[in-house]
Amino acid sequence: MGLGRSVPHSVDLCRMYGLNLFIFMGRAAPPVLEEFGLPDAGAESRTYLNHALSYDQAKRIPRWVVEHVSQQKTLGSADRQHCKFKPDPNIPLMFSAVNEDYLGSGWSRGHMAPAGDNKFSTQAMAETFYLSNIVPQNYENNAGFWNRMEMYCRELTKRFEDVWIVSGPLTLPQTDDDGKKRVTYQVIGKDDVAVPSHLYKVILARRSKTSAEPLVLGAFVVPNNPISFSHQLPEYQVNIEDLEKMSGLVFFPQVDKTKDVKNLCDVDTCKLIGFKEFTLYLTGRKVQSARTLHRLEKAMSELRESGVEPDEYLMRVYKKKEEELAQQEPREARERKTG
DNA sequence: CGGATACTGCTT
DNA sequence: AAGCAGTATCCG
Repeated sequence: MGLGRSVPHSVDLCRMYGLNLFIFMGRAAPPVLEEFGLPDAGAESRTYLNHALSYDQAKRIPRWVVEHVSQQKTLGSADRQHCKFKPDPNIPLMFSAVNEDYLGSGWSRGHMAPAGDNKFSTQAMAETFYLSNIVPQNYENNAGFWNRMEMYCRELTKRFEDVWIVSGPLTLPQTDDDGKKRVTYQVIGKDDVAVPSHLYKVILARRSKTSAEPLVLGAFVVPNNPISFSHQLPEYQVNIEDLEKMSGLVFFPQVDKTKDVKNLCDVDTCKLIGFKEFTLYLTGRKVQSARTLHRLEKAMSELRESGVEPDEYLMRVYKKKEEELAQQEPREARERKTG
């Protein structure tokens, strides 16, 4: 009787008032609002061997990149010299940055999930070179302060079995001369890749799987500029809530940050390696990679000019490399003559 | 460790 | 001639 006529009638009412309820013959059907689909910003998150990220298709940079680091993962023979920056094959090319956007732009390609956290796996390291994991970063910041922050995170794995790190870019408001606040940022390349004003890192550390000790958390916001050795890491620490307001993200949502957590810089050092240590480390890397006696001696003379005294370890690798090259270079000279 | 650039040799 | 991959060299 009435049912047969009343159902189409209520459907008409739903349409008339734009209601999102559409029930017919007991089955849900798509409302007309979504008849042609909702706008699609791409995958909410993407997962790789040792990191996951959310990609901003408008800015051509990630919103956030999360990784898990343990001491084991930082050990191994994966080598960044055999890696190449390239567009992420999983992201449509029309929304992807390409190398040409960065080259000659005045900005370096800065990893969010670092290559050095993935020494355990050639594939995991190679995936960190996808441009979905890269933002335009100041050269000196990348090679200096940010690099030392990444070293500190790896050092944390000596004292904490598990470390989770979220890294990403920020485009923060600045107050202009007229007193008004604006968000402005440079864009580079034909794809208009956004240059962030700041970078953030959120570090969550767990002593061990069985430990009753609370989790340890620290959040840091660093300007995308050169930062000298006179600045210390705690200068850049922020409340996690403040960073969440800046970024629009909730970090580690399963953690009750008001109760279950201690401040990283209270529990651990939050101390980056200093100028002497850093210079010794870089010299050690250069000595080990030297291919000629000339480069070897140059690395050592640069160290001397910096005023840093070589330590025992550096002298040992230097002597070893010197013997190796002294053995090899005369032989090559002979081969050039006879060949 | 973090990066860039130049050169070679091969293919299209 | 232009483009690509791999190698070599360089800097902080």
